[in-house]
Amino acid sequence: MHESERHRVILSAIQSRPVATISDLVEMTGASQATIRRDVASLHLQSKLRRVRGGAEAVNPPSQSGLIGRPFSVNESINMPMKRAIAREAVALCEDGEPVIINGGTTTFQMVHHLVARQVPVFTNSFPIAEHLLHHSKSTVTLSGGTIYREQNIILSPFEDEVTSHFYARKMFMGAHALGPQGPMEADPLIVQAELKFIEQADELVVLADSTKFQKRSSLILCALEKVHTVITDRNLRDEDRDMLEAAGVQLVIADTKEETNSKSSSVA
Amino acid sequence: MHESERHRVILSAIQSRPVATISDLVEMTGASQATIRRDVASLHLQSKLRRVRGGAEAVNPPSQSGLIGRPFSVNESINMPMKRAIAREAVALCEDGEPVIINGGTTTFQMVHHLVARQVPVFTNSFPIAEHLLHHSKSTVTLSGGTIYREQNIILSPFEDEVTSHFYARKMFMGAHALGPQGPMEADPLIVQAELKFIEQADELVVLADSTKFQKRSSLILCALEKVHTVITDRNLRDEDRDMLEAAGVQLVIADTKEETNSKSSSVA
DNA sequence: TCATAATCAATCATTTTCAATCAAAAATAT
DNA sequence: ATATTTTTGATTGAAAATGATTGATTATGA
Repeated sequence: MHESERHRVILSAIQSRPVATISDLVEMTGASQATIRRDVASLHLQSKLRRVRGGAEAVNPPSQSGLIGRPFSVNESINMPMKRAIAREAVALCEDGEPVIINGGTTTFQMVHHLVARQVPVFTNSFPIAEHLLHHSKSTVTLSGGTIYREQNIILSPFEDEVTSHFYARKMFMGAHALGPQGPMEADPLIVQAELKFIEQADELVVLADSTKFQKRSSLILCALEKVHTVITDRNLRDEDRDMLEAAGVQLVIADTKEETNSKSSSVA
Repeated sequence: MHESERHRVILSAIQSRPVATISDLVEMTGASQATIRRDVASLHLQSKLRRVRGGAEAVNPPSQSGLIGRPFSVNESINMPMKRAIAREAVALCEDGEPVIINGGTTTFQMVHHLVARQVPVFTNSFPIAEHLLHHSKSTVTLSGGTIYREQNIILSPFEDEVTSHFYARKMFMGAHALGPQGPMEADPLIVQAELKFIEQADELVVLADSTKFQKRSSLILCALEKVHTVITDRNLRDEDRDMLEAAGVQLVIADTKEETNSKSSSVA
């Protein structure tokens, strides 16, 4: 990866998180620590970012750009490393040039950090995802039409959307509020409406769900568990939940928070 | 392969990837490294691309110019006060709570500054307008679906958009590249396609065009001048152009660059 | 406080990229 | 057809970037 490209990735990374560590950036760019340090120092001199111990942060105070754009509240920051690891595995499933559908959500948003280093056409109903990719990548971004719901940060329309129905992708990525034997579940009817529109447009449904989602339950079942092609979760997955996925013939990918070896995915079905 | 042909290949290559290395271009063109370096240096001097270590990238790399959100190049900045004044008059035509359609463009973008203080539901195909309103206002924002065209900063789709066709507004605001007796004209077919989709969804077509637009001409006529309900321009409007608008039964609003009183509009027809 | 771990800065060897030069090839003009 | 100009390709040494290593500095926890 070349210098200008790394700089793009770095500037992208610090947009949506408090600080990006050197290790994070090393992982995203594939460059060495020394190079990343030089890059950060260089960008610091250009006032493109602020250099702090441990990594880099955005130069503008976080209170600036308001609530939208850096979506969702700060209490999520505990699960963030986990979500990021899961998102990393999700992007690892993408192939350059092959379009994907990404449903809006806190976990799927984390995919953008790894997508900026790639060339993957994205179709999404998430305004923050589109915004980030538009600013920090060169990928083609396609949006579904409709009204922007500020709280959920997604674009929704009561009408059939010809743009959506003409878009095809091999893979669709979505989060889930809960994941049980009945399938992925959501708490918000708006989210369900958005996801149902997308599911038909892709061959493989990939669900990003950290292990805590297996304990939760919600009132709205999105679809049968068998419809899910792949689930990406973390090491804390209980054996019984693993069995449940296996019984439903769901591919399983375990994301590791720390390691960066590429072969830590294990298929179960 | 000849020089001009190589240049085309090079310029094309940097559109579809973050950065094209010298080796990439050597492989594509079959020319030698030295030649490619000369080509890149030449194109760099013409500002057709940006030369970076290792290769070349597009002049407007996503993170660099930040052109998205602050749309369009700087040469427009001379007319900015004028455009702002015209945009102010446009927003003055809006009524709180009554939805409007705003087509993307440099002039219409200026409307956002006055819209943030209002409560006007907005339907637009402009990503920057949606972005700004989402961040700085509480208004409802609805987007048309489609792919985001970075250069024009608009969202476009080849398909009929149910979201668009279900949206109604009393007023639609649009810019124009030129304005003559034949009607508003555009230079970019993409803009025409976008505007035609919107025109049918509103009762009154409001065109924002500073007085210089009356001298220009373009190849693509958008619609008949009689279809235009209102034109907002500036004090430098020539009498003959005023007569032309009057003959077509177009309402005329003159924006003043300095004043801020709300009642300096004069209807002519 | 001390010990341990993490982060940083500096150095050096290696690799990659650049620029300058010159000869060959192609195009153009005489 | 010959000469002249322009363009191209290869070679070379210089410059820059990178990655690994080392030791110093700073943070963290016992």
